[in-house]
Amino acid sequence: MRLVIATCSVTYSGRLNAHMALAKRLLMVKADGAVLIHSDGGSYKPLNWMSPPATMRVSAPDEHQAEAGIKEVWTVSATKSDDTLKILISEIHHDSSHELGTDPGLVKDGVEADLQRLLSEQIERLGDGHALIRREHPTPIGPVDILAKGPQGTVAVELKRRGDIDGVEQLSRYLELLNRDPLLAPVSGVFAAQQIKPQARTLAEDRGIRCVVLDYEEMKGVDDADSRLF
Amino acid sequence: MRLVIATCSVTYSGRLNAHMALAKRLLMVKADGAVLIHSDGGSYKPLNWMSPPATMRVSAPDEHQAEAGIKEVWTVSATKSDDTLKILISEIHHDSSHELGTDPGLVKDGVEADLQRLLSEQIERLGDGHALIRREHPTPIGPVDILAKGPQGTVAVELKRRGDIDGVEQLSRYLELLNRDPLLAPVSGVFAAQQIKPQARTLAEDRGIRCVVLDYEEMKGVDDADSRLF
DNA sequence: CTATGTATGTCGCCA
DNA sequence: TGGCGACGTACATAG
Repeated sequence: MRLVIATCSVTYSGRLNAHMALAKRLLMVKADGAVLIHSDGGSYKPLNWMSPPATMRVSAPDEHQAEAGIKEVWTVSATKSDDTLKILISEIHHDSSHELGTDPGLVKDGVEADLQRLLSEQIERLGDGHALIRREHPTPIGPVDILAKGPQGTVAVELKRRGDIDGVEQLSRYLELLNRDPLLAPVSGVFAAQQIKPQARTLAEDRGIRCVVLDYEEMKGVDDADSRLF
Repeated sequence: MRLVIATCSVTYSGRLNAHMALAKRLLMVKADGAVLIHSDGGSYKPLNWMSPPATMRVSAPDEHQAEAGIKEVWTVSATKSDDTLKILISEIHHDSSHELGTDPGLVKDGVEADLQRLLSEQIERLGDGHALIRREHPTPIGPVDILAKGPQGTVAVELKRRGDIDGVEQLSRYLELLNRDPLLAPVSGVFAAQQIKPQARTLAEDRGIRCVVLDYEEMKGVDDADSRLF
């Protein structure tokens, strides 16, 4: 990995065009050819970048560029597309390279899996008289998060951390399919999420899908209380 | 901005828990307290990070940590939440700080907003005899990008840079809703994008939605020519 | 400030 | 390889 602090201007041309005026920034060049341009603020997203795999060519400025005080021109090209990043460097303040090796990576402790487990254990949150049939019920177009038996018949549950329209569409597709199965039909839908957006709620209710907002902390609390019994 | 190349292990605790084993990595500390942990591969996303505003506290290792060869412990805490990033440093290979100042920022060109403006001004690209009714026509499930009057009645346009299946789904929902309005009905659909994926085209045409591929550069050229008249 | 839609999204899974 | 869903999504903008 090469780290360069430079005064530079940058132009990106690819899926869109973007330009950055002359300023002092960090240029990070990774082993796989990726280039990241970071300023001293903002979140993890760089101001501009080139995704790997990519190759970088360093060239001298042309006459016009040299007059403008440009010392070096970096042209970064994506291998698989014609995306190009052009970095015009006026001054290099720092330049160092480092051998990092491959990273063992990140181990995550899941969230959605937890929510699904908790709702399975607390299936009565869907309403009185509900019983779990199974989690991850397979269908030809993907697994239904939770299938339950309710007072009025089978219930298919789509579970999200944040419920938006896409989730309602997903559940609608499952419902259409499940209702073709005479052993299951009629199957009604429940859209369960920690937060449901108004538009998603409107669409869901328009299609006869019930919305259930889940309180994760509360469910977690019940779970902890249950655990303490053993 | 401070740049540190260090052999370290990292633990994140917040909306989820995540852990990274001991390895050599780049630690970037920004002026606003943001911390980014990058390896020598991948795209612009760091392996782990803390979003600003945040504060970092450097402390000595406890006895147990010192035995494990840890020299320094960085505890990064988000200001607005209780998210925490804990970095255990075994060895520092490089450490430098740089004053960057505020960045003038990025100017983008060619996003959906630009396309929408250009298509509104060049509405005849939908076909002869089209007239703009309005942009961002509001509906209960969201705004329709462009509403126009065509030779056969009202036309609802969904605009994308890259036309994908979900865009067709979105337009379908709008059409269903708009066609319930007797003042507008019948409303036909046009799916307009710089690039339309084959599956999206198939789905759209199956639903009687017309597909229009837009040449942004060409539209931009016409726009520039128009501008020069004034 | 909240709500909502876009993104050069990126990333991982699975057929 | 391509489609699909999740993401500590981030981010800008409109209400």
